[in-house]
Amino acid sequence: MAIQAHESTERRQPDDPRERILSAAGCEFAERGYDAATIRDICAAAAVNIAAVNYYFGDKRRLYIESVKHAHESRVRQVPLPEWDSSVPAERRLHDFVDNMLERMLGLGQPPWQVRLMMREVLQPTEACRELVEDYIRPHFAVLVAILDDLAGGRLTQPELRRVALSIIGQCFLYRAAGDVVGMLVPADEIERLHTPPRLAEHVTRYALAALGRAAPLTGGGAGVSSQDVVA
Amino acid sequence: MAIQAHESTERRQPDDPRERILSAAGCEFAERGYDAATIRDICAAAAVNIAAVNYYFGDKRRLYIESVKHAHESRVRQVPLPEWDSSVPAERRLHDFVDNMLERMLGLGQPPWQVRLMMREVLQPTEACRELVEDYIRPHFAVLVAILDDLAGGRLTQPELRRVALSIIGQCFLYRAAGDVVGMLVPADEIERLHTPPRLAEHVTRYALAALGRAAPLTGGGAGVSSQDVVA
DNA sequence: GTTTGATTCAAACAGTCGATTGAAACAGCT
DNA sequence: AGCTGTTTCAATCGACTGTTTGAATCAAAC
Repeated sequence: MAIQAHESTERRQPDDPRERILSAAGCEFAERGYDAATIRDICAAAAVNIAAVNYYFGDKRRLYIESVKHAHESRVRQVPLPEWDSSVPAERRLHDFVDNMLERMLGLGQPPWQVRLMMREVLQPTEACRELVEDYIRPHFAVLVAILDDLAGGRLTQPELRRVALSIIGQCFLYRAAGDVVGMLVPADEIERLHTPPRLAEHVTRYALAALGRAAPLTGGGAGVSSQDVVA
Repeated sequence: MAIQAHESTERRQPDDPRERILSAAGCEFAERGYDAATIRDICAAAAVNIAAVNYYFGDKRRLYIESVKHAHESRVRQVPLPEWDSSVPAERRLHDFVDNMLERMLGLGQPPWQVRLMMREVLQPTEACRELVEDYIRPHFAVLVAILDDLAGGRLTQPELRRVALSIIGQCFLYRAAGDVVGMLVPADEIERLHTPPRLAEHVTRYALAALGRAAPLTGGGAGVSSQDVVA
């Protein structure tokens, strides 16, 4: 099982100016969005002259598109799709998948800029989005759908599986996209104790397994919501 | 049961210049975000001179905060919290709540600017967010938690209920916040048939009821995922 | 050393933006 | 009508932005 090998540091400064600009731009766009990120800031961070953007990329828009492309391509390269030994039960696979997704979205302080930039693009799609979907998102989606198909024992149609998959993704996505609001809604001590990737993964997985009849309902008929049994 | 009385038109042009600016600003901010929305465009749309923003609001930032405040206050005024007769089963209440949330987020062409602006604020919180949460979001959240508490028969703790509520909200939220990407992932005919508010409400509700042991699992033990039985 | 294309640079450009200003116009009151 | 506060206006300001420009510098090849 290959999961989340090693996250590269936020932004190593490449030698090549073009790469340096891409990296700096990725960070700025991830942090501030397209409109608020400025060429001057990007060039300062990349230690290049402002004309370099025109020279290497043509214009700001092109630079943005290339940054998004660079982000998902490097993610695909560095972080392969999760794979499991054939003996690993589907329950476990689902848990791992969800855990991995939550770690990526919420993990350790702050996700790398590539992930943050992709999230922005998902929320406000540009022409860069289609390729991001095909190159990065769809393969992950297919893995999740396959796991759910196993869990459902072939009893759900593809459309049904896709909707269940989207339900799972939606649950994880909320904490990332609206995390500040969640933080205002829920008591702080509860955020600290229960809103960590592992704990949320537990909940999201258990919710799914219960809904699919692969675990007892959340309300009982077993050890309760916090039980580790289903994934042990 | 009071649900979604009548949605006001997108933007009636008020008489009072201050109201006209607020309304125009709300639309612009909702459509383009804070950075890309300009005072000049707002003033043109409101048929006022550009100095009016300084006169009535002080600066752009203040105008934004007031727009968000105006949005949630008018929503609270116009669209009261859902209420049900005490004889209405919790299953039905949950379905209605989810349906209502999805209609608001995805409904008929395009939600009113107030909803769109609030969504933006949720995704990129400013100092306006806390009041939005307290005035608008929290009351709705409390309704949902209460419904879930009924469904769970008092067997889940408050933290557990809140997590289930967030799971439901996350599912609805995804279609709004990342609808374009969902549209790229899922076949077009499936989007058309199954990704309407009523159909999605059905799915989200059924998923929750199954997870809570208040309906058969999605995989069977009854009529299947598309059944209307649980809400009939 | 010369040539050629690539790369980098400082300065400049044109446009846009939020904010300001002093005056004009308006509205209400005496 | 005069006074006073409110509202609106056109012009302007200063800062910022993406983009361009012509020249200087660099690097590789001969």
